[in-house]
Amino acid sequence: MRSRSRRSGGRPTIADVAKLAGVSAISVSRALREPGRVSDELRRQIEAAVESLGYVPDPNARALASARADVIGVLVPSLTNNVFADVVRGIYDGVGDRSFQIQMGNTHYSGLEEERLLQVFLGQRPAALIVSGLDQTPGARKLLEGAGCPVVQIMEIGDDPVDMMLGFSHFEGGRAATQHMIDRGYSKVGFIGARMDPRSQRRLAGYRAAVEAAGLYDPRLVTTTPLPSSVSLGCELLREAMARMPTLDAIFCNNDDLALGALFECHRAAIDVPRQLGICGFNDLEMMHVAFPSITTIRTHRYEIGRRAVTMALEKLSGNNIGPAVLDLGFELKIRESTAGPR
Amino acid sequence: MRSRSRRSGGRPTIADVAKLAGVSAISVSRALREPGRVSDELRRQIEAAVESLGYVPDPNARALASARADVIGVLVPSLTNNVFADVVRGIYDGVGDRSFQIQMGNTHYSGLEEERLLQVFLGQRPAALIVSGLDQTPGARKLLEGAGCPVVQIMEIGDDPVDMMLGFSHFEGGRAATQHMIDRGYSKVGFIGARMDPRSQRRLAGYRAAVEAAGLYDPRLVTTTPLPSSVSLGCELLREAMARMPTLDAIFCNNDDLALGALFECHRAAIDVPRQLGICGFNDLEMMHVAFPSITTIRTHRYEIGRRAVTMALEKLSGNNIGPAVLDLGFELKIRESTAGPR
DNA sequence: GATGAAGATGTTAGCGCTACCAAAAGCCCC
DNA sequence: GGGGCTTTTGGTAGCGCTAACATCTTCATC
Repeated sequence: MRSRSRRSGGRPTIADVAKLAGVSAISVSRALREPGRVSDELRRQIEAAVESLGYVPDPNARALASARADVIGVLVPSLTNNVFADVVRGIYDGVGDRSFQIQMGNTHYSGLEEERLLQVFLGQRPAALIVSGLDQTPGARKLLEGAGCPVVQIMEIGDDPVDMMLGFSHFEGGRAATQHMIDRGYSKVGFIGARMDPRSQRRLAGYRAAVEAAGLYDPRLVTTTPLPSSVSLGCELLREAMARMPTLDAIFCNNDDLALGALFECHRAAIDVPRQLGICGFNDLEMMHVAFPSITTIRTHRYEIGRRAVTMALEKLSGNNIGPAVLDLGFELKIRESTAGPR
Repeated sequence: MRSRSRRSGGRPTIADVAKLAGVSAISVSRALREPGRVSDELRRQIEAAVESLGYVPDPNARALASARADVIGVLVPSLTNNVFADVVRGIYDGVGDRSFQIQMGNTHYSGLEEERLLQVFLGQRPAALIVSGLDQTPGARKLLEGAGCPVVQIMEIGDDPVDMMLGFSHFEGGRAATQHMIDRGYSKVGFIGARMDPRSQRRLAGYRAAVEAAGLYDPRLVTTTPLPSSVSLGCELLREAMARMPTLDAIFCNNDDLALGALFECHRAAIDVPRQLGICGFNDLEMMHVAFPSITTIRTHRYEIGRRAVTMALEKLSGNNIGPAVLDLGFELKIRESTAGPR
């Protein structure tokens, strides 16, 4: 055998570092993982050796030996959706410069796909799992319960967390948005929604609760489609909603993409927003406050959800088990020009 | 020792499968990785055993033993940017159901951060690397050249690929957009740009080439900022550009976010688009064709770039080294209402 | 100064898998 | 029926690291 192993391509190993520093391999391992547990003297020697060899630990060998990978598995239903883009950014920032890797999986809004990905992820014994929503299949739920690592369900809150939950009430968000428009004097408040996933369904339920409480409910007010959401779909759905109910005077859009599409459609059809039609979105994407007119929406704390999901998981991992299992980050109704009230 | 190992948490290993199927471990390994190399008989037995035990191979052990992880490292400058969201989606789809994992890194437009992440990624001996742009630091370039795996530089093209390149010419894109507006009769064509990364610089260079060729260049036409791009920044930059050069009659926006902001600003300031001001964006985000007026832009094939980057890398990995090292996917000028011409 | 607790460092034995080589089995041809 | 070929299967020895335990040192306490 050559001085370097047959396969590693000449990269230095922990044994090389140990030899150079004149210590044992396990001391190098310890000095790198738990610097506080070795003497200053030893640590300095080892750091110098690491530096001079350009040693980088092999995460695979580490994971194999310790039966625990420094990987955080994340399952989101969509990578396209702006909403999840913010969550993902928060997750990356939450990790910061800790040496965890993010293992992202796209479930495409499918429970079965989620279950399959979970199986794959668990194969690596991740340090933590972050999953979206609370409507896992029974199989997925069982996998999560037996995962043996912190699990954070994000974006929603409910009574029955697998482990931890971090999000807000979509029902209340939908209700608050709708109630606001009713309070402003709109009386035919419609709903448009695309890709009616469970969270969208709950927003719709919140809408309906508000409209019914005001005695304004009419099934013709609701227009939905299973198609994925987009701005252009917002245009189409608004046309459809108006055709179905020409007296519509306000619309709660299931998300901001649809709201923006609705706004463009109004411009195109010369419908005065907010006099002829009030528009309210959901999520508060950055563009909403500069649109013309600016669009009322429910601000959700997506970045914060991502960031804190990681923090919570890592905290639990390190044993500081503080804080509640279910954390409601709430939402804010951002009132803007698009719901100033009917004529 | 118990029947199961001390640390694996009771999960079945390849040895368990081998015992159940009455074959050797190496045969199980082969049956799973290269089904064609074992007999049908053997494969069937092994598949049955895998199924009945619910065996999932340990990717870490596999990576350690084979000195090659089934990981594709991807470095993008931003996770927020819609542009990269599409690329990332393409990458995930390009992988499809092959058992590769995506290891994403966010360089935050920093060469040093890119170099650091590269170091970390190489620690895993990835199967392939996908990096953005062609302006790596010398250190990063050296790392890429010694990576020992396929490397794809995406989003841009140039003469000097590390290995493979896949993208389009930002210079030509900028020039085509600008030339189009000049051809339409606009004579004071400005430029607004945010976060002037190398690709933005090249679009600006393309803009400038077109404007200079037409004898229309004036330094007051160009407004840029190092701030990250956003829709609201588009509003501000347009205000600034108009203040600096009130006779401006068209604007090439470095990307679609800025273009949308510029459009909103025009609505707010009652500037007629396209009569008083022509607007052209870059990228063709989904909303551009439904905006009011619809916005002319340069369509770039971002999803396709992501998808094919993976395909190219995996093809090279499997030895079918076909196709050129540098592939230009081009762009399309999508002419819409916002550049119909001055009054 | 004996005692033992706490801290620092080392030795050993794998983690679960695959590269490498060897051996056995089947096949073709004369 | 034997030599050379390919195809199929298995044994062995690690990959680079860390858990568990062992050993050695230090130092407070009586």
